[in-house]
Amino acid sequence: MAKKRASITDLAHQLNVSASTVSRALSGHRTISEATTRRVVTLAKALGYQPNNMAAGLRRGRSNMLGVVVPHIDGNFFSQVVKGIEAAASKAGYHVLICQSNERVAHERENLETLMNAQVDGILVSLSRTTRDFRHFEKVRKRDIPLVFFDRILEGHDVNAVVIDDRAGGYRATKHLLEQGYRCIAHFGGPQHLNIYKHRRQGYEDALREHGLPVVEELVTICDMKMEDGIAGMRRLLQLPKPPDAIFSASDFTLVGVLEVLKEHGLRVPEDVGLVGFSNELFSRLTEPKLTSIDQHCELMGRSATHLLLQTMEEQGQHLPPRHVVLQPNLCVRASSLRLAPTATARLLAESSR
Amino acid sequence: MAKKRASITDLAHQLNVSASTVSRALSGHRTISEATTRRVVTLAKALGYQPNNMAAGLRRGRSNMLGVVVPHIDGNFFSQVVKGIEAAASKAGYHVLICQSNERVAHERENLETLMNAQVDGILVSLSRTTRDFRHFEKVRKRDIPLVFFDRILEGHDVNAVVIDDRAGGYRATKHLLEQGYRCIAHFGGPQHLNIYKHRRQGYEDALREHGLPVVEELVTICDMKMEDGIAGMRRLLQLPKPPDAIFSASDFTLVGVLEVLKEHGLRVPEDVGLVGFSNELFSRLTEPKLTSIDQHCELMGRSATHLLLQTMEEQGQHLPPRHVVLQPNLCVRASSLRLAPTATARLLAESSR
DNA sequence: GCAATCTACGCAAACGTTTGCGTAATGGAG
DNA sequence: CTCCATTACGCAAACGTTTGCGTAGATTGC
Repeated sequence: MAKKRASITDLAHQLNVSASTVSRALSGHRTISEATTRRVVTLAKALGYQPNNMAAGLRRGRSNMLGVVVPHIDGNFFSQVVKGIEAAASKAGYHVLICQSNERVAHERENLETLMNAQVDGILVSLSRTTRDFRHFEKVRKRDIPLVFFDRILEGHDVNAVVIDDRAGGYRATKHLLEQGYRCIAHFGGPQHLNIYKHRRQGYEDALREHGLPVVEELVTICDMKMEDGIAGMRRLLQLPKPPDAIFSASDFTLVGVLEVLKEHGLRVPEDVGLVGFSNELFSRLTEPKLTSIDQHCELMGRSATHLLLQTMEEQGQHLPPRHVVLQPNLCVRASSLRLAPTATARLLAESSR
Repeated sequence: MAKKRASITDLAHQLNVSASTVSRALSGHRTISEATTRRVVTLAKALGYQPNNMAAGLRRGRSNMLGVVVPHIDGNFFSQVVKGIEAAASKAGYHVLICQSNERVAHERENLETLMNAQVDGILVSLSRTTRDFRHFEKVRKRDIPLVFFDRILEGHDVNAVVIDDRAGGYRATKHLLEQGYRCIAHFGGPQHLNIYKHRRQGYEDALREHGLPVVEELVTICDMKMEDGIAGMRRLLQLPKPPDAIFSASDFTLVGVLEVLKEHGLRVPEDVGLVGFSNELFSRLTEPKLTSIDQHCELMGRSATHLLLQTMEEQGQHLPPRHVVLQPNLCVRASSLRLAPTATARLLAESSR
């Protein structure tokens, strides 16, 4: 039955050395002679020795595991970020425990309990959409477990975080629409207590003001960024005395609903209405027409967040002030926002659609 | 800084009992008097005691962690399955370590190493598309680590597995097209060494034969199930002397490419060509028209696989013969395959699109 | 009143590593 | 030859929990 796994003491016995010597040899300690090290390493390989992580963890007081809490892993963004996290973590010798909050703060709280229970050495979090306060993070802080946020953070809290420059994203998206000749641009945004939605809106407003255009309240829809919200919101917009000729949405999902309503009403995209979304979801290349969107370098964000976390873990106890890492987003131009001359259109498409 | 976490011996000291008593009290042993148990539990709660998993794991020889290897977590299917796995595992007191193979057998091998290194108590695997043999699973078997496969398995190997009845899925999809009056039905399938693609194709052929229709070689395209494969494949099909009037694809992704080519050629869906896919991806509701697809009860599959794994773990050493759990898929009818009378169409849509 | 049975708890070993400290053996300096 | 530094390794404790076995004291049966 169950083959007994070779332990460090097994190796020690077979080589007539002590367990400590084997341990040190395996971790490349220089006080062990080259000859012994070689003997140890070759025998370890021969026996297929694998270190017992739990024993090591127990002794050293850490688990070599990182915890991740994300709203969900379906969709392009978070699964890509997770991929980046895993890559960076594994390179540093860490395993990753992933939890989904399903956009619910109650789940998020449970996830944190789970991770602390699993004795992770550090935690990465992207907040759920319904998280409005920090109470459940106090416990984490009290236990001095290093904590890094990414993408979604709460405004006005001093925390370590990796975010993208959402303001710049909103700005570029809106400016692109303006450059394409659209003048009455509506906005779909998410809960404004989350940094990402607030900043995307700010970018939108900044671009409008820069072009001498007013920010019209009725053109801004705050919602949950679902496809259904896009439907309802677009219906409302079409009933305005002067409906918008373009939409900048803080999520691609909303645009799918918007697109449906526009088709219902016989409005053409991009001729009658231009569309720009956010997140560059996979399906944004599948709609008709393809959606222009803001790309967020998801994998890079995962890697950056992990590096920041590892760094924070090293500086444990020094209690340095929290740091922010800010990444720049990319505008990914596709058909839904292009109504310039065909040649220019083709060129732009060729450049950025890949 | 770092608050010392209360240990079992801390509790023992404060209560003037032994560590063993505390341990037993916390795990609800009945040989401990009710009074002592109460005292222990209340103090534990007061001090915020959390058991040290690594110590317990070390002593008991297990980690309370399950490992999962999936091809990827983007896309609807696997992220849903993972959700089911996490739910079932957490209910049983296990944590879950997730690894992505990115459809590459080399990654898969590394993932297994990682998981064994992390000392998981059991492993759940869905094979990568490029996995053609079992060599890298031998190590897992030698270590007697319980192993359960789900969805994608290798044909002709006796393993524990949870799969769906892909033959039935392919059969129902094809039959549905036949019932809608389509008569020349093409098929897009994946690598035939994987059970899922082989069986889906078998179902397709069975349905054709049952209706007295021949299986035409040129109408079957074996590919990697990407959108691009759909494009290339559909182009080829349209050049046939008698192009198909319907497609059953073993993946929704391919259909997106197919749809694009059809539109290019001015062919209407479902009037000229009917489409049925597989997996019921999220985006299948976003295309124009919406895609009919086979739903696989992803979450249920995750839960079933976890239960089977836990069961296998309990029966360790008994070496019972491997078991298969087979789930029934659902046909999810949408516009892409409906060319019956409008009333019937509406009814069908209302029934299954939800 | 005494053996037998329970009840409720303690003792101590064990899980596999890591690590501070101690120490033989060697080498070189003086 | 003595002294000290260096090299290369061993000893033993510690991490926090679990668990087989042992045993006081209480209870029961006769």
